[in-house]
Amino acid sequence: MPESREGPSPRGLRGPYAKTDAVQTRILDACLELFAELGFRGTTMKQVAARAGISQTGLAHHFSSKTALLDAVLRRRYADAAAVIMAVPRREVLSAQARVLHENSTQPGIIQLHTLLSAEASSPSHPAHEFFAERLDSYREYLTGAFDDAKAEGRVTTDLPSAQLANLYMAVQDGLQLQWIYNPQALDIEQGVHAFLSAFVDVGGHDDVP
Amino acid sequence: MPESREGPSPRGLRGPYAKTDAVQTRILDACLELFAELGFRGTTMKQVAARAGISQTGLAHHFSSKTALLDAVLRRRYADAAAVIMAVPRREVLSAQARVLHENSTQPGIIQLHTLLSAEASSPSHPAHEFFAERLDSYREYLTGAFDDAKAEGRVTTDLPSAQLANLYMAVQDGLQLQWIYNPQALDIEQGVHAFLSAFVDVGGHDDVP
DNA sequence: ATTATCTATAGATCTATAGATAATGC
DNA sequence: ATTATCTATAGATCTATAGATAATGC
Repeated sequence: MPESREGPSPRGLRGPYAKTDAVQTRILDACLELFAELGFRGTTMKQVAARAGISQTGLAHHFSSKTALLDAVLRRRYADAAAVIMAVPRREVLSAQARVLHENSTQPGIIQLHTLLSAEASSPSHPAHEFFAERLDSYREYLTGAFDDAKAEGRVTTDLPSAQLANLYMAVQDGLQLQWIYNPQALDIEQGVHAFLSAFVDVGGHDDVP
Repeated sequence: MPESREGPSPRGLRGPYAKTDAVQTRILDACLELFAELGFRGTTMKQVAARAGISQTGLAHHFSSKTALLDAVLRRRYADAAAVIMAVPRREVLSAQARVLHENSTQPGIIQLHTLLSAEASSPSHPAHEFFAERLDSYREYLTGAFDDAKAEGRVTTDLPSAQLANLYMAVQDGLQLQWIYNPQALDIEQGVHAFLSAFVDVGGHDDVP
């Protein structure tokens, strides 16, 4: 199984060559672009191979199926995203979301990939369905905890339960991203998310005034 | 062009038979289900024909291409949706949205269709891109006007501009629908939309207390 | 010797069309 | 006579595999 390379040889095998990493990165970059534009179901292995500048069998050597590609793209993308979130101090997590989304909007395809795949994978027959279902659940749980923290500090200015605030906050993020794809000039994701949050939570002014 | 039948003969032609309407409805129902689950790009004419209980050439007789099917599905679906909205008194438009979404959630596939197609069509190469782009713009304009009205009546309890309120409101609607597809038990769309709106606008209690 | 990559090809699926048969309506 | 529908089929595309060649690393 070439697509799961965990360091070198388990039993005297040689392991991937030095170039392998670069080739697979090139493949996954191409794949991300295509998934972001055409979705998983709308993308073919032939297109991925062509955009990565490799033959179809060359592609199959590294990723034996389209599902293997999807797994790799999701793992790489959301591992990065989770690392960014975890690096933020707990108290600033809620307000940091807006900045993270803004950073995503500067990298081509990231927002499109998330928006299209999360919609496509809402069908239970989609290979990434479980991935996104679990991600939604854990994200809801995480945000609910963050709103609970803010309530404990007396920073929440509404009676809505934390779980509902979490759902609305996730909805605003996903919904604004969709609108932004259609018309990046019509709205500012970072500002919109911040405006929503400010209506319910006192987030302070720690990034404008020193 | 059989798929655009505007009444009878323009020049002595006979026009569609009595059964035609029922057959085309059956086809569009099957098509809606498939688009809702697999998206436009993930659906094939063969699948549509099979689910509608007709041969592929029988399908081609009524709808000459997949794009013609998409146009017909969108026209039928969103003509209904627009009619429902227009029937609501102007003052109650904002609060009526929640109820409309709830009604949609009782018809299988409607929410899935909207969520998946609007995400898929965010790519400019998608045949429904213009449709959804224009729908988003006109919906934003419409809601902005409704929020302006509410402001004029002194019912708005925030300083946010109406256009931003409109964007957030649309985002909440689309975002909650996505979450609802993944887990209908985890949230109540109607309640969530109402909770959001109540935080910014005094919508009164005209449907609970007589 | 192993990994990486290619060309060639087979089988399945999708799209599109030709041509024939059945049903409907004037 | 027109509309509706079918079977049959051709061409294109996608997936998957076999087998050969080239590059890399011990």
